[in-house]
Amino acid sequence: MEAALKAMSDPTRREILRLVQNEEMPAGAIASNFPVSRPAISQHLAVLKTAGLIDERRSGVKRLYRTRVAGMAELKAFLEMFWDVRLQQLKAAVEAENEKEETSDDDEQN
Amino acid sequence: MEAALKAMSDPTRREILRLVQNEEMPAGAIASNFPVSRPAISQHLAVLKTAGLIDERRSGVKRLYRTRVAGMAELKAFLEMFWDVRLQQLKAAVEAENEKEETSDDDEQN
DNA sequence: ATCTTCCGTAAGTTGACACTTACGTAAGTT
DNA sequence: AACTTACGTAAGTGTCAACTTACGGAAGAT
Repeated sequence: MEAALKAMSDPTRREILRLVQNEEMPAGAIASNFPVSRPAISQHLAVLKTAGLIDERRSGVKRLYRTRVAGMAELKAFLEMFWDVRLQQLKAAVEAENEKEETSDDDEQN
Repeated sequence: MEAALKAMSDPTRREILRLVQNEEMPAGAIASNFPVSRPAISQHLAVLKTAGLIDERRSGVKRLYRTRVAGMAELKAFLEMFWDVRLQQLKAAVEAENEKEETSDDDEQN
């Protein structure tokens, strides 16, 4: 997850993700969309793959890449949780208040 | 936006964001939650502030920090747009198909 | 078997970044 | 005015990450 967020923080990798979001693309075709060298893109692809954000499939001499939907979903879920922490903490604060006020209560179900 | 994503990619800064999400906290109190030095946290706070993810308010000798809701909302919106690109591109592809097939059509309303 | 295509990996360089220890400064205290 | 508190900023260091060129290796074509 850490890896996924770091991968997303690079603009080139974000652009790669958008490129391969709908269709499988060979590494060379991906690289041709960028001003940097082909090996540089190859390294970016490795980072994205390690982060679980893309899938790699070999077809003959080519290697086809495509966004890994599950990985994106996991990242999205993580961020949703992150945004929601505010609500969770508010809830926890309220519960703490209740415990302080009603000290005689002995129900411990959350 | 670029800055916000990069800021979020650091675990210490994410933890800071969670700390100040509900309540204003002075820099020192924030720093006391981490194993690194106080200046290090101060620098993280500067990064977060530049990224528009936190607000700073001076109260006497203290500086109070708190998550900037608008900044988080912008980041969230950006990511929502990012996830949705797939749908947008599919739509664009379909429209391109239509244009190729029905070349005699002259309605240009989207 | 050789050649070409398509691509990853190795090695080295440069710049960014997280961290440290000084130091500076502004606001309250005595 | 001197002192303390609560910080940010400067300067220096080590590490990591993005990039380059050079090389290697596997799959298909001749």
